[in-house]
Amino acid sequence: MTEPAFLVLTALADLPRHGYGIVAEVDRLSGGGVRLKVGTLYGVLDRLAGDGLVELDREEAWQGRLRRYYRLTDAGARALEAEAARLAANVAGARERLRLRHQGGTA
Amino acid sequence: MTEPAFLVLTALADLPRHGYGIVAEVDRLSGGGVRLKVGTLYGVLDRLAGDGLVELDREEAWQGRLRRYYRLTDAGARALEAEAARLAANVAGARERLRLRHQGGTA
DNA sequence: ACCTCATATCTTGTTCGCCGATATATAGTG
DNA sequence: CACTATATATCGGCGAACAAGATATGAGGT
Repeated sequence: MTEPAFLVLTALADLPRHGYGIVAEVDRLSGGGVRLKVGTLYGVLDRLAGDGLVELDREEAWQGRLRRYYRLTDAGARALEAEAARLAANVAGARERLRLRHQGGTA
Repeated sequence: MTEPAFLVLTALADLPRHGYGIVAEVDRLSGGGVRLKVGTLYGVLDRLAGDGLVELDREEAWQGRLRRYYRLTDAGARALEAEAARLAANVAGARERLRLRHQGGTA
């Protein structure tokens, strides 16, 4: 799973959001570090929908503009958990080795 | 930073290794889940060397074959730590939101 | 009234990095 | 002597991210 896909799933984990809302949410939860581009978003969204990890929740008309809300599926939640576990293992591995470096490397 | 780059830095964190050794190490520390391809490795290695995150440690002749050992630089260690912190934040964010979903989503 | 801006979805072209395959070289094994 | 394993390196294809722009509408300023 790519990082943008991971962040989109995360943004949808608590409640359904529409495209612009997802972008804003990713911006927020990364502390402004990751600016998801709209060109990236819709490609990711299509792929995730194709894999059944997200699905269309509802469409709302709000001030004349259509808002298309997406929702995380149960499969999406499971995929997000699995990916989180994988990343956590990578992080733990890296930190473990960095500790070994400080012991043996600079000695 | 891409995931292969992260894994290469991790594999080099404790001690210098040569190309094949890096592949084998990534294989090991991912539990066999990630098979780093040689075609990927050298591209990643060149990029990391260009960024000053790894450097050539030494060249050894071993049973007639040349072994080129790479070493993590201090900048590389710092970059690996920073990336680990970033990933850890992503993981924490995802898990936090998944918890919120279990509270409000399926209720 | 009109023009611009913010919101919002979607498309298109370019770039970048991963992957699979291939090339080269040597030592050990059948 | 051919085949396999170790080892480094390159090339073409492909998929994904990115930047930018097209489209549409309501709000706000002049």
